[in-house]
Amino acid sequence: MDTLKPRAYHHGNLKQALLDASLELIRTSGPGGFTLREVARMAGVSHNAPYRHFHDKEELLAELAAEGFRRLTAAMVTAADSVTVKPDDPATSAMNRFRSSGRGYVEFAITHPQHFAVMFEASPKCLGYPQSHQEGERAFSTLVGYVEACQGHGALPPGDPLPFALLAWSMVHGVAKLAISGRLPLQAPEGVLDFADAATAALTKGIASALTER
Amino acid sequence: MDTLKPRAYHHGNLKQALLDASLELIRTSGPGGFTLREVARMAGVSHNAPYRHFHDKEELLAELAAEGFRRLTAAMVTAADSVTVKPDDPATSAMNRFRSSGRGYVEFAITHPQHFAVMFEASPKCLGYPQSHQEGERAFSTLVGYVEACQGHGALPPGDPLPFALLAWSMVHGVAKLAISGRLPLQAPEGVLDFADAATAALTKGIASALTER
DNA sequence: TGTACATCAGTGAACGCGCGTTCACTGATGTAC
DNA sequence: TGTACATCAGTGAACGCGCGTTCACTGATGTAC
Repeated sequence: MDTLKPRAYHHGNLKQALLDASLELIRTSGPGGFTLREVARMAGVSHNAPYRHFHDKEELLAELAAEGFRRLTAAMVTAADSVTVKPDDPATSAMNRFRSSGRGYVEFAITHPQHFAVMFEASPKCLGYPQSHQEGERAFSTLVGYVEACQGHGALPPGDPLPFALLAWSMVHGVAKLAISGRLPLQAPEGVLDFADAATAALTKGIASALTER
Repeated sequence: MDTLKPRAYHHGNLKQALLDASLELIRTSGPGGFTLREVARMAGVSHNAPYRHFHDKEELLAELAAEGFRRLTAAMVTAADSVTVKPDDPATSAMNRFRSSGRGYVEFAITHPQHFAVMFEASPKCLGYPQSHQEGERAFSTLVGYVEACQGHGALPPGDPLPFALLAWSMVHGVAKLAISGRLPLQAPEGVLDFADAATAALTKGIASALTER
């Protein structure tokens, strides 16, 4: 049995094991409770084995954040792709995909609050690490893409998609943050996801209203 | 000259001085960098003088959070009251007050990010302290009040005001959080406040749309 | 196929540090008489 | 007005602790010949 073998001297996949253990630690102790030594302990290695894989504590957190943004993007895309497209109504389809990506954002946040915390609460130094910054940009571009699709089909007003994307991001980010901190009197996850749907629906109606107003 | 007198043995107002110093410390070092000893140092007292005024570190943070919610409520009320009321259009007036309170929320957050951080990021234990929890509830009730005023004048659909208030809170909270973390490509504070106005305008249009839809 | 050796990935001791909290204390203040 | 004394609000030493990081090291691995 593999599991009874004394752990090989060379771990084989220590880097990912450390990242996984970090997430687990942050889940139980919060981002402030994260320490390199405890992570090493959880992974069953000596307290400075991590230095073989990360230059220092900050770099581990930055890689964790980058991984988080990658998964966030995937969650948004998956949610958007789950929408049943109506070939005869591309405008509604595009809008539903846009809204659903917001639901995916919130779903990722409330099912992986520890990852979300690293991405948005960890020390601002993380912004300086290219890998995490870049993955963050990629996540945002994905959102902008859904906005542009809506605009292309006349579901949202034409022009710069950036303000619309920022509004949508703020909306779902607020829902996610409040839900994670337990301040929404809703049952997670169903209640929160329904609420997220209501939020994106209300906001998109609001920003689309310029289309019908005059 | 008072300032040259050797500091009196009895400080006189050490409690508030410690709270002020804590804010300053959190502003420069983040909530994670907050330590009781450093706060005492900044206030010019020995490292355990704070124990005369707070049972422990958590209690100081909880009092800080309570003070923050008190100021947040005041900021929302002030912003709402700054709206010029049109006596012949109570519905629009109520709606403008509602929206303006959201602007006040964001303004407080971006001008006092350190306070905002304590209120929403500090260890969840703070939720257990009655004073901070209660002040948080009071802030939310204020928001609910503005929603009810809108409903009373037919500016928002009738019914339970809670969902509307939660949507509005999520919206401005998201704007505030993203702005504070420097992720909105906008110039603070003017750009952010304009954006906050756009956000509340879009959201309220969206939730009011049920009024005209059928 | 066997072996010498470079390289890799871990270990364990030690460093200096600052933390939260407790303890016994002391100087300042205010009040009863 | 003066004084004894309780109380309040600080001080300074000490505790045990865990942290991040560095150092010299050693066991495991893989490759050239």
